[in-house]
Amino acid sequence: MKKERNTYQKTLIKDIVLGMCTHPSADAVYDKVREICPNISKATVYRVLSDLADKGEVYKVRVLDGPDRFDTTLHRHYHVKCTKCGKVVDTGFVCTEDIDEQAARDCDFMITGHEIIFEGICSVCAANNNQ
Amino acid sequence: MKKERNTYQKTLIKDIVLGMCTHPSADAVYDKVREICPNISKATVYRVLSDLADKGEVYKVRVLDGPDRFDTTLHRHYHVKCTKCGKVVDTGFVCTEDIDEQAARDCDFMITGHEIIFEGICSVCAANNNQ
DNA sequence: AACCTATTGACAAATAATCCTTATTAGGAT
DNA sequence: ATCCTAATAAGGATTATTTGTCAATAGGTT
Repeated sequence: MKKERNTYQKTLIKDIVLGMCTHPSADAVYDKVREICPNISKATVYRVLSDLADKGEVYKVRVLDGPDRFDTTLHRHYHVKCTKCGKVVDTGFVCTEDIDEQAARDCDFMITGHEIIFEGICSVCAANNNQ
Repeated sequence: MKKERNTYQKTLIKDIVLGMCTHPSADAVYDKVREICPNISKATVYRVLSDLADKGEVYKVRVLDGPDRFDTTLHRHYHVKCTKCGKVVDTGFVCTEDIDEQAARDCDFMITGHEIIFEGICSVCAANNNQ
């Protein structure tokens, strides 16, 4: 039986990702972590983030284009991604219908879930649309 | 003035992708094309598929994990992906509500669209679930 | 303090997609 | 039919993201 260890790196990565509210990518977390622990390995950051997601302490947000993001809001919600700058933010959209059940009709799958990703232009990019 | 040329490679790739009904990835199309034209470049396949998608002759299906797929069904519809084998098939799900409008509330984005990807287990993988 | 082994760091490799350079070629003009 | 040239293709290199390998390190238990 494996006994998990509390390492300096794990604690550091966890503290940092929970302190970021920008839906950072693993690479963004890596950059931030390196400010404190410069010789940490990128693989460690990916591994620890993945473990945190498996344990449900952070939520891995998969977006259509670009790297996965990490979210510290754990309740079910959906995201918009700016197609210009790549910024990801939460939406207030709540899915009222049981769309999984609807999708399962006429379809030879046992549907286990879904992801909805909205796309748009954020206000910053909309203001700079002349560039 | 740009004049598009009808090359052997373009015609071949287009014919092959339109003849596949399995939502192939660019790489799967590449493999199939190479059976006929063995020394075609992967870059050519990616470029031609991308051009076809831009022209609206095929539809690029972005899935959450793994490579983009290409679909020859052009009307708006959604997909399920098998989380075991990666197979992508169409669903009959129709989005009746204006979810873009709902998501735009309380959110500083101009929302331009969305993607919904269902996930599940296909019947083949369900039958082999002992492995 | 010694020991066991989970975890790390360093780097290689897998994956997906695109870019660059050079040679070739389609299609219009002569 | 031949020529011209911008468009295109081949082939390899490159980028970006993520995962795998393995010797070295360090948590935590005894």
